[in-house]
Amino acid sequence: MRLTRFFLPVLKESPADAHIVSHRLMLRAGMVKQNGAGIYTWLPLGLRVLKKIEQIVREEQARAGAIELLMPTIQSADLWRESGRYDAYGKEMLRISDRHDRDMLYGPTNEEMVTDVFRTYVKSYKQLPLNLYHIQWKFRDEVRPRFGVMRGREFLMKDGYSFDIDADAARQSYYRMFCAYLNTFSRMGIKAVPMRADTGPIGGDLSHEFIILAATGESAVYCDSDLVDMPPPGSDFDFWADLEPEFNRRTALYAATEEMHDAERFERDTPEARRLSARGIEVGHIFYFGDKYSRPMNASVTGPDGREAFVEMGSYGIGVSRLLGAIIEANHDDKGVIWPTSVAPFEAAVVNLRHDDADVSAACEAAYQGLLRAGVDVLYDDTAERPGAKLSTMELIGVPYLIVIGPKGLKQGTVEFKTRSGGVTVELAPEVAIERTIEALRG
RNA sequence: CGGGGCGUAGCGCAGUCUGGUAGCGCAUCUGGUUUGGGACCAGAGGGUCGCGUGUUCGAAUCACGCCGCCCCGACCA
Repeated sequence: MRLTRFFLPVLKESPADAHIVSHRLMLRAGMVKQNGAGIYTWLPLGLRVLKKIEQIVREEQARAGAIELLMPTIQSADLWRESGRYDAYGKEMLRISDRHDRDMLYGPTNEEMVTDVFRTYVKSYKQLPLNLYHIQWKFRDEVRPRFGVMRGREFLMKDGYSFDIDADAARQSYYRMFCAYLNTFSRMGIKAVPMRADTGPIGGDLSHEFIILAATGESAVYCDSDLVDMPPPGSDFDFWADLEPEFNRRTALYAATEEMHDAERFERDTPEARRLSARGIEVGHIFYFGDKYSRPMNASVTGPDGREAFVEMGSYGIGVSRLLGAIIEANHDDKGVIWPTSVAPFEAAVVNLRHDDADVSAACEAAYQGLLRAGVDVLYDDTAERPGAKLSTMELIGVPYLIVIGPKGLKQGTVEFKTRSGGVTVELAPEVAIERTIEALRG
């Protein structure tokens, strides 16, 4: 992408309303524009990150056997009356009516709707286990939206729903998602710690929140520090083995959110040196809730014994749009964002320090084309800005790898290779810098 | 939903107390000089002062009402 052909409205000054670092950087980097309390337009740069996060979620869901569909944002109140939640869900739910005065709502979640899909088509245990998910916009009319996209009213969420013949199978489905989530967040370059959580209005008796530790986190969390650096299951993990031992191993150490915190147990189970109390951002939440929806909504299948049974369900959420903010909270410095390469809006950039110098421009063009040919998602800054402004912008938007080309270096036959995460700034021959970039990305 | 604050050019702000017809920095546009860390000079454009009602000869400024946004607390992916 040539910067002269892109839309990147960066701000030199911080909008006054942005108080936390991720919100400020997202506005300054031209990723989002606020349209109202908790409602945002996703500008091209922010949308790129959003799409990359979505893609990682899709790949990891697929690996764990979940199937993508897409349900609507607007739902009929009828389904919610069936489950009893139309009245139970408070003012958080945006209720609207259509021209015929029918009660509708903008979905805050999709248990009812997916249960309706399920009961329409699935009649036999042979079609189980089944896990259906979608990545769709939700609306929750929060009393007080804040923290930019981390606590918006409109937000993009991956929500998945598992269906199983009995409780044992349902727990295996829960464990599969538990492991899939660890892999998912790990690929995004963040350390998410699963913590025992309150089940809230969704209900159920088994629930974990996936928490990123960050100073600006919304809630207090307590865990064994050994959990933070526990490696994820990994890409060759067998999701179809019995996952109970794996789950038990990963939940043996203490980890709880504020609501579930038991100070006595924490002190008893965790050596003092490993007792970590911190702030956390919730980026995922999984629940097992049995037949809470299948029973009132009459979603049942015939089992091997010929008897009908209500299907056992669980639900699994990932705050996709919230992750943008959370990742930035965990990856930034005073100059801007430091994207993990897996979610960076651009993996690398070529910076032309003298756009009106033929030799410099030719070298930039060669580097740009070279990276494109290698399949690198590369931004080429071919604008007439001054060097300082260009470099500051690249740091602000957090491009992981830069090839900086100017007349001085070029006369010596070198260009500059810089990494955003710090450390590396070296003078290299142009071809070497290109190779080095590709190697860093594709390793 | 309780408490507090703010709304003036795209962004950041001054002007409001003490009423006299709107200003600064950045950004934008034109011309020129510049160009390895957010350039300089000269010129230019851009404002229903959140909305409404009222007071007044006169309202960004005073009064009342409304709307919007932010912050702190109680609640949530």
